Amino acid sequence: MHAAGGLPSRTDGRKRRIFLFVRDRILAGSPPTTREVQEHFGFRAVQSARRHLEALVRDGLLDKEPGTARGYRLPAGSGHPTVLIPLVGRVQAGALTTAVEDPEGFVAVQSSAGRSELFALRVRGDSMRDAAILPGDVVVVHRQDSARSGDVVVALVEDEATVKRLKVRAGRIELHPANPAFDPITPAPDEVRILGKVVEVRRYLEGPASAG
Amino acid sequence: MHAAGGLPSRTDGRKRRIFLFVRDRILAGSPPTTREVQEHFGFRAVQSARRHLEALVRDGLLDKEPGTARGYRLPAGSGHPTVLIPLVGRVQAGALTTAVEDPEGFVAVQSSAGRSELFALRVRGDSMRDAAILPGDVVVVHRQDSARSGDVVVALVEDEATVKRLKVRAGRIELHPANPAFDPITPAPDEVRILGKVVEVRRYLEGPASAG
DNA sequence: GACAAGAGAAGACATTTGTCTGTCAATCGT
DNA sequence: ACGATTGACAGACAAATGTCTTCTCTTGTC
Repeated sequence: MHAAGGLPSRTDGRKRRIFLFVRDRILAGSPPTTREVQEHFGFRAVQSARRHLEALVRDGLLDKEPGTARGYRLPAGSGHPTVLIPLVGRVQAGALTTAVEDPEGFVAVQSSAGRSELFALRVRGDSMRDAAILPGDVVVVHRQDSARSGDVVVALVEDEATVKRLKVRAGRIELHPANPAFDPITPAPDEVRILGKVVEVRRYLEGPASAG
Repeated sequence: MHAAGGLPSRTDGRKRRIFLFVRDRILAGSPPTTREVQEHFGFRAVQSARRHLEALVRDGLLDKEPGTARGYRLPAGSGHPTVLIPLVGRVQAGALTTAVEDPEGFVAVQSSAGRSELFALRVRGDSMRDAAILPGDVVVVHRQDSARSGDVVVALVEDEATVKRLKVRAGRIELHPANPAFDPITPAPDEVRILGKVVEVRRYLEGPASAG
């Protein structure tokens, strides 16, 4: 089964290599044309490349928009839905939507959530140090205006976004740091807004690779 | 439409909206054609859309490959080159190359390094806890057989891969954990092999998002 | 050997898409 | 008023690209 793992394991190497080539080109920004596949693999006829591509579509490893140039896609369900989401350096009240128009850069994440539901934020301060979230880390956030107790969330308090662990106690929101040097925050209900839930933490030890 | 009163000029924000449209389409998987831009914004001539797109390229907001279909790109620096690298669950002596052929899954990373230079490894044990690397985390590794003192590396010791901080002292390799419960390892030179340097750390707080 | 299936090749055609030239209307500064 | 500039429109051309038909060759099966 060529399912989640995504790779044709039983087939000969060429089909697999073609798939990897197309996949990389899609991720690199633009799917290849039939002739680009042809030339890359040294086929002397377009149709030879086409045959392989059609076979990959038949196997469900690729999707295709017929008739359109560079119409090959990675299938939505099978494999690795990879999306690029905006990395914002700072989030302020109401400014989230506009901030996204001028992101620091883009971060590639694999998620079943849609692209519009996700954004990435660079962490400031070490209030979450003991949760292994350090300053400069990038958190991937799923937009939602509520979360469960225990979730790590991004919340907007006094016009500034902050990453904390959420605790809901007696209907009140508490934002707990993971660092004894900081105290929990218990803002008034109308002074706090949950922007989303942290679903991933990343640290770039070298080469920003995404910091504009 | 000489606008009555204080209406913004009809072109106000249009260029920006066109840019956002193109950017979203690129992020969604395929850059738009000139005619797709034309239709989306209701231009009645292709050239009208084209003018705007050329202006965006002139402004440096977009890059373009002339002559190729769907040739618009996000300029370098937007963190674009995205590659999928194999995620291996366990690395053993000599088995690295073969393990990569049948990985647990793939991880999308943005890096200037080629796909063949990178692999991802799931961390076992909490010997690097104080460096904010926890069990279950995924580290992205750049293959190299040497590293500098202070780098976090993946090393092969006694047929098992381990993540540690490298110290080179008196020509000897020392592997330092970041957890007082563990002791540094100072293997004989022929009993250790550096597999690569950790360039990125990831933690998935929810959802697999990495197995597929 | 006959046959089918599969990969490759050659060439052609159709559509999509990028690009160009010329014209017009509105705006702006002088 | 005048020219320069910009945005838009119309129509066409050319290159890129998807698609099709037909042929050869090999391999495996009966």
